[in-house]
Amino acid sequence: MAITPHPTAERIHQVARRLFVKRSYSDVTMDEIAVKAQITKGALYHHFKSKEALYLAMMEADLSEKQVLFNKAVTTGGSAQQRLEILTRTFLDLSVEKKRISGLIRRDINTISLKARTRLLQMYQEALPSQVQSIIEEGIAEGEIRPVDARLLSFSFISLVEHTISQHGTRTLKEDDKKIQFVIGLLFNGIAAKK
Amino acid sequence: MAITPHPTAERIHQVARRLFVKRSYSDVTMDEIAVKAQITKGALYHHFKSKEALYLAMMEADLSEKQVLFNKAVTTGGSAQQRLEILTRTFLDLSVEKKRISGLIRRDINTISLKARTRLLQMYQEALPSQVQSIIEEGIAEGEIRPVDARLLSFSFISLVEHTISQHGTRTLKEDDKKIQFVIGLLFNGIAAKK
DNA sequence: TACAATACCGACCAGTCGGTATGTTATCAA
DNA sequence: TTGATAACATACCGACTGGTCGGTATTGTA
Repeated sequence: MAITPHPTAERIHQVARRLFVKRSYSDVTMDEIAVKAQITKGALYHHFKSKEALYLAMMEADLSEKQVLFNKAVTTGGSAQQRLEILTRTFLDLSVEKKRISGLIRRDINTISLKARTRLLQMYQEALPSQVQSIIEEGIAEGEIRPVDARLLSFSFISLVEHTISQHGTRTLKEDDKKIQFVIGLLFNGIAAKK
Repeated sequence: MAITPHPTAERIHQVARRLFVKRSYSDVTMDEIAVKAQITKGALYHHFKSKEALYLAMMEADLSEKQVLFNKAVTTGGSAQQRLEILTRTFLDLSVEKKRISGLIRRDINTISLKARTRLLQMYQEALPSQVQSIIEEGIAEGEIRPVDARLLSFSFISLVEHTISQHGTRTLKEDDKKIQFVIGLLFNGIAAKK
């Protein structure tokens, strides 16, 4: 399933991703996915047994991909700050859709079934927050970062980064370098004027 | 409309708010709103000409209330940091629902019509971001805050605060005081260890 | 009391959506 | 060549949803 799942299933994933990023789970219809993927509903339901199964498969494919990708940044040497910069850059280098997809979880989490929800949150946790968290924890251990709740901070940092890719963020900070600078600068030094 | 709009309309607002906070715009049905508000669909449509009109009215009532509320914090004297603390506390003192409601805008913004969207964003802007922004700008002018993009930062700060009221945030920081300390500390001083 | 406006009821409608039943065609091993 | 299976297509179903409409109850007022 992970390696060359199926050309059609792959295309369905792409289409679904594009649509789910733009509109909420309930607002995206299976008919539209089928049409945009240039297949019929029968074919669509041949590959995925339900709408939720499709949503989940798409998300899981994306998250496991991200986990691998981000893990490279985490296991690189260097200071915590340097590694967070690399991680952020890796994230910002993704396509617009792939950048936005992770944010969907918060949006749609109440729509899907409890089982799917638990599973999805766990995958998300492993793909993003826990990787940021481990960098922060090591930074604290090294004395680079002052003792804070690493878990909470990792979520805060992620929501900060996710915000810079929003309309408002992109309008102000056009280049990725500026975004990284803004987000890392805020995280490490805050905004207080130096005395 | 602002003062005692109508007992029934008021009750509808309450019910709608509770439901819209939990589930997305499309997932909340007019039938359910009617049942929960203990009226019929006919009565519901007597008070609001459409689902979108109801959503909009509810949001606008909430945002204009918030604008007034937060404005008090802004016009208080004191340093930028003190005023941001007060503003944050004012926000955290709200009921769970009222705290969450502002975040809905980002979630549902693509669901509603363009006209409603523009209007809603403008009201949100005036109620929250622009008030934070003006505090930051004055802080910069006073030399308390180093020169940054006040607009972008205000959005970042809001998403930070909104994050502390999420499940993850509340699990770690139980008391509001801790939340304020976390969020303001991060904003002003960052996480870097003091040299 | 008369009359009109407001508030409310509940049956109904047209359209939509996830999902299914039932086919038809392509693929490929034996 | 055959026949089983995967990969699609088509037609359809039933539950649900936003919205409508004719009518009734209640309230304000002249």
